[in-house]
Amino acid sequence: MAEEQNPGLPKAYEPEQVEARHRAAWEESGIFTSDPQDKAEAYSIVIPPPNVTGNLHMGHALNLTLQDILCRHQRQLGKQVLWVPGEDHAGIATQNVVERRLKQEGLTRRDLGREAFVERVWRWKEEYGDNIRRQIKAMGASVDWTRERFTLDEGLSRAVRRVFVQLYNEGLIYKGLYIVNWCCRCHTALADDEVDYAAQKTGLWLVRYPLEDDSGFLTVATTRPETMLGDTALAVHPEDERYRGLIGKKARLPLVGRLLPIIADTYVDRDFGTGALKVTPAHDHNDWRLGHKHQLEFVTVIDEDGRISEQGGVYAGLGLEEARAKIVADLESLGLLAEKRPYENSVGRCYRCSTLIEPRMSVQWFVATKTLAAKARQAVPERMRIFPSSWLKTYYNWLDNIRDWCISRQLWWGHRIPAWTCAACGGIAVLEDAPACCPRCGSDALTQDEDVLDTWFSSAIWPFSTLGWPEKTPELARFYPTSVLVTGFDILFFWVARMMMMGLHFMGETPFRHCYIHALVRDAQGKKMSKTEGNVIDPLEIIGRYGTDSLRFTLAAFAAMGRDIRLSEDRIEGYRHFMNKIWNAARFALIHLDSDSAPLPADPTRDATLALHHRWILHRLEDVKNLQKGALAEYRFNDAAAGLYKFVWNEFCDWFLELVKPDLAAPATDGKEQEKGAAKSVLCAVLREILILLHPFVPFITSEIWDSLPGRDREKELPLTPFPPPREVAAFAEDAGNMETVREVIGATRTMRAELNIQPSLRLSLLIRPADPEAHRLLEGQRVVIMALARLKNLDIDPQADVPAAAASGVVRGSEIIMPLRGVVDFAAERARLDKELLKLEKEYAAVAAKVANPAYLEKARPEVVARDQSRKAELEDSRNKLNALKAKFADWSLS
RNA sequence: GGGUAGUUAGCUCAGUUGGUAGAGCAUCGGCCUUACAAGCCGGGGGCCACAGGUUCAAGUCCUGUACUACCCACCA
Repeated sequence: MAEEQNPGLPKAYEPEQVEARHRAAWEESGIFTSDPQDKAEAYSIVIPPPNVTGNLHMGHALNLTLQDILCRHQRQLGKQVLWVPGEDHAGIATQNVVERRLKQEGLTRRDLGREAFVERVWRWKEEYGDNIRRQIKAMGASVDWTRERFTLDEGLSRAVRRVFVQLYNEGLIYKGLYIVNWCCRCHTALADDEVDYAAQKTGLWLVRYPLEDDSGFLTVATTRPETMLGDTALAVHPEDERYRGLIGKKARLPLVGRLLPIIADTYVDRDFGTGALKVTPAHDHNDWRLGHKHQLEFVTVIDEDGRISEQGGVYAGLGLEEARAKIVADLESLGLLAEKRPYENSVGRCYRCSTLIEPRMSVQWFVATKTLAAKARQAVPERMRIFPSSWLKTYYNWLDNIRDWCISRQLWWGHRIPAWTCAACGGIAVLEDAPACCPRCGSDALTQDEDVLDTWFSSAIWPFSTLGWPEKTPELARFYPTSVLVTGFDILFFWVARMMMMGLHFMGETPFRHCYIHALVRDAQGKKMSKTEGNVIDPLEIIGRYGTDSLRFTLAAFAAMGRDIRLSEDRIEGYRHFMNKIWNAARFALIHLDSDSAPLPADPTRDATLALHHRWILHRLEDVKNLQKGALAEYRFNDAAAGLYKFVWNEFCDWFLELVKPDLAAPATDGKEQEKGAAKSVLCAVLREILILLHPFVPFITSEIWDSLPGRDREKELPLTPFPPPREVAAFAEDAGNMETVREVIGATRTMRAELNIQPSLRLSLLIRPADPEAHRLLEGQRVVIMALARLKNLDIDPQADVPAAAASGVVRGSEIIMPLRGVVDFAAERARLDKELLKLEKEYAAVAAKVANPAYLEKARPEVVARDQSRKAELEDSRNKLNALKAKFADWSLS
């Protein structure tokens, strides 16, 4: 009968077509296009731009889901929301992809030349850049595509040049010599994070350096004997007794003959090797620092191809391995090699070609970070709050120890540094636009710097450049600072701290009010997902199998602050079941909802036709609404998700839908008419609000159901429907408690049946001896409900009724539940059940009784706690006594 | 070496001012009860890592220990 009225929703939720349909609808309607002229409070997020070469991974999926939940929720709260999408040009990664393709054609980027190569990368970007865009759409992200940006687009490139020039003019960008991680194959400096370190068995050589006065040797330990050609000092610890006399003296560098000062520095570890070390400032990061500190010479002995340079005398031109072998052999023949020990240390390799990294000095561009970092530090937490706050320390720590930022990269794909050198006068011109001639001498012999900027340079200005800076756009005025940045902790340093520095410097305000740092998505074993591990769970594959909403809800439910997410497919499957549950609950509701049912009055407490279970669900609904608002305001996504899950499944579906069935099934006659109408009104109102609450988490399925609601209840598309206003239901609090009692009574009978193996299809009689007149009234009023849900044929509620001996029994809040089972009851089973029940009661009673008997407790505990425990004790005592009496009666009978 | 987090049911994880431990999956028993078997009903399963301390009361606060994970630095 009901099936015939089915409005046509299929029996199981099928995400595929549903998602496609709503994605298309959202795109066409432009409902996520933001309006800067709108007067409503602004809420804005700029997307952490994914790499154009990238493929959506679980990290993105989580990142996008959380941002989308926030944006959709804020839209419901009436804010004018702007979510800016975009992509990052990702210098090295992208250049690499294209270089690999060239290689297949037997070409290198040098064969093409700079211009043609960059052109080629652009072509590639146009062709494949849409990939990531499609994937962002697949996640259901409600971004404003009309404001999409790319870090290398014209506007952002202009912003980058403006920033560079201004910082240069302010003296905050400078050009200088620096020791960098140099890849001898790629011929570029690599950032620290672009170097992969791995342990490798090298060796530790102990080399004797003859003292200048021929009074002996100073023996040092080194893992890299070949760099000794560039030594310019030896160092010992200032408090090392063994070497105290040598400090300030000189030693001769074997094979080269240069005199080296012996310096003292606490950096030296007395316990390592011989406690003395050689200092090669041009080829080691630490020695570089020592070199500056002690004003040593810098001698470069390794060239950019990784060979010994001219400075290396007879070793010039040798590869590093050959050089090492020859130098070791020469030392040995001179008797200057004291020892060679086996040793393992970590060596750096280029993250893309695995070539050994050579620390080398080269000319690079830098941002002086000291003053910028101080401001970025000071703005937190007053002007920018970090969630969870446990990251505060890390943030401070990094800014306190910051070094100048090397921003030049020897690549071709990226923002070319806007600096021109004049061949005629040697001057450097740093300008936003290419000058026609040298501003100093007028010569036209200008050449632009070959380097491009670190990708993070453009990322650092992303929050304001995307809003139109340096133009004074309405977007910039309206949406900066942005409301929140949502990102993973892995780029707290590279990105968040740098955005803070740039935002404060150029806009005078932090780039965002909040920074929410979410977890890393790991595999079920807790390992980081990586292609080489082969443990990657592909979001698109998951979406194909379980639907986007299932994935989104899973991620949100897992997103507890400060904890990594171990994603397992079981879990996603579990939440797919939830989607199906929502779907079917809606199907059920829609069968019964029609446009002629009356809407729920604005103040339901004035509606006398509402039954207990109606008032109960409305009361609970308000709880959930409050929970959701509170949780999302504090980025407790998992709390909001768990609250919704429990409410929808365990209360709305498991209880409320079952409770309204009798209402709805009632024939449309006289007295019953009203109840049926009330049930429909409540059902519709609750379903409608559930859809709104769920929508930020699971936008597709909720939109689909929404479109099937009676028209009156959906004046707007779901994404634009406001968060339901609060309903005044404080008066229903008592009803909610009473409903609990009814649920417990029903639960007790179900347990009895199940444990005594009574067929569910068997309709039973039940006797209830209520605890007091109040309970009597309550249960009598819920007669229909109890009979339906406990599957009864008779229900006798009578405090004076005799207890039949052949019965199963239990006690709920003082009311005795008796199930007469003549001829059906299993003595042993019932006796065991009663004993188990009594044991439980006894245990709890003992605990509470002991507590309440403690004078210290009575004196010091909060009065409401004491009162609660005392009434609990009384209740347990009462239950225990009644159950004992019932058991005695049962035992009498069964023995006879 | 410095720092951060974690240790709760077989597994993966919640647990917001301290007040008698929760979910999903798995498991066991019973059900096609007309929205849903991707379901319904019921059950079992936890010295909340260990040792101290504060408190009337500790999964929750403090100290220490062990193990695990991650971050930063370093590895001559």
